[in-house]
Amino acid sequence: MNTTNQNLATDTQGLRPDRNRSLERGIEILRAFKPGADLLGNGDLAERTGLSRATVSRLAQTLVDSGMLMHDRRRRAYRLAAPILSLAHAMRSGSPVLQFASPLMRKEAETRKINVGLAVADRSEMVYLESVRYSRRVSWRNVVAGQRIPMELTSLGRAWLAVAADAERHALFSQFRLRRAASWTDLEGDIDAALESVRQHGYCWASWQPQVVALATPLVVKDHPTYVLNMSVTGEVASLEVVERLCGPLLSLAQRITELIGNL
Amino acid sequence: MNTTNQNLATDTQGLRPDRNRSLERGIEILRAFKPGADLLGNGDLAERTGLSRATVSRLAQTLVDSGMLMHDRRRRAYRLAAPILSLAHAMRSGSPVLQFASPLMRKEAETRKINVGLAVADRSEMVYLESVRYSRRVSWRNVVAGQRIPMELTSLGRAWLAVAADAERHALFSQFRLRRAASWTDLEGDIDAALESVRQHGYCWASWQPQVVALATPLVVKDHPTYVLNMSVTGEVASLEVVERLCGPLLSLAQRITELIGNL
DNA sequence: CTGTCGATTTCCATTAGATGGAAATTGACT
DNA sequence: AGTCAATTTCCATCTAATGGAAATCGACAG
Repeated sequence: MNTTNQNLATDTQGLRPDRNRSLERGIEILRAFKPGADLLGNGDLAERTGLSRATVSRLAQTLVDSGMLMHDRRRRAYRLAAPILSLAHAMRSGSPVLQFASPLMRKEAETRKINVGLAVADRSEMVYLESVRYSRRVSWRNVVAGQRIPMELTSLGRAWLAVAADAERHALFSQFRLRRAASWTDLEGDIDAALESVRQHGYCWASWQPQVVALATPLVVKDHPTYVLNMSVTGEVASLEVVERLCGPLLSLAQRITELIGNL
Repeated sequence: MNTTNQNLATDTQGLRPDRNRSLERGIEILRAFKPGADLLGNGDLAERTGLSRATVSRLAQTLVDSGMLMHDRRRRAYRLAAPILSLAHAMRSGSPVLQFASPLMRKEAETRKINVGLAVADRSEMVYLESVRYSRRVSWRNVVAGQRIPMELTSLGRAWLAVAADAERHALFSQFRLRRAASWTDLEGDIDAALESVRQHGYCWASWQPQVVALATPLVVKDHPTYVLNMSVTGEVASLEVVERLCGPLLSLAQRITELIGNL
């Protein structure tokens, strides 16, 4: 009859066809929880997600009913609940990449007495899918799978940036520029050098945490997300020496895993 | 002015105040993924969740945009994505119970050369928060945290049922009766015996998996969910002997953890 | 035991946007 | 190229999500 609002979303901005706003917001609430922010009240959540307090109250309620959050009544705040672990368990046990990469990584870690990690990008951070730590100690207290590390400071992140789509890389750079305003000039130089290194030699290295030297290389396979493989050592050693020693093995393991991903 | 529909939800059934339906449904989609069902298309999801295909398509889309799912275009299906692992990581590193119970469990497992586990209930299954396997082998391939096991068949589940609210226990029994129609008569006897054992002695035992004997005891603390602690051994050993040997240590460790939970 | 204060939850009118059936599209297989 | 199953998009309908304001709750002080 009338000029039906053909696409309500379009006029706001070039917004994607239909996504579900409530679900999106609910997920953002879950994402607000991270190490160091494990106990969040409605107020905190509203602040962190930018949602109204009323909305947060209802969505959080729903997440509790669905089992994803638990409410700590004494502290008037929420925590992530156990079923989250089930999802992670399902994710890991169903990931073919993890299934075959894990043993290869473990073997390499043991042979060379190094740490070997595999990660993917999520927003402006990298997420470890697996990280095999070589260590005499019962270091598996740090269950690193799922750990998030900054993209702009690490070899892992920079290796990913090097092969990211231009648009995405530029968008991320804008974020970094804001976050690291103070040190941006130096940082940008470091990042550019790393990207160049990836393009020329296939890998880059960085020493983000003190005493740790890490190399990383991106794994690009058509129709798959870009994975990043890294190797690192902890200790006194000289960076260049480590890089010399590990770049060969890194690229070679990367090659093998890339092929395996290729055959799905 | 008019008789405003004071509570639209109420007339459908005694439905909870406001929960968000879209979010609820989105979470159900995530929950449809489990070991053995790791690659699900819109069709599978629609079937498993009871949602219309159009709705599933949109919600799944949203979950992809939010990073919780990835789309495998070649197989026209979804998988759980890496950020799920981040949530799990945040959950574990933020759980005070896990933080102090883990070392105690580990110590006990090593001292007595047994497996020690801690779980909570989720719907009609138990979810391991942690399970310390005593084993010479690198058995940590089976990352058991997050693993789900049936409630009605296991010592863990029965220990939980023994202290559950009557209404909840009855509701679950109805489900079991349907699922296990064939073997229900025998099963109900076993369960009742286990519940009685928990009430009398504080623990119960079962041998759900062949060659494994497990004991479990519930940890009830006011204002906290009920946790369940278990100990188990694998091998040839006679059940009763194992039970004799482990019931003391089990109850004593349970006691210690209960106190720690009590002081939050 | 009662009063104050900050935070959370509920209420309510508004209307955005979620929904399901049907049509269109996609892509795999013959 | 042609068929078929599955997925995505379209569209009118109208459910149910939203934010502001008021009510409620809980902790702490007097």
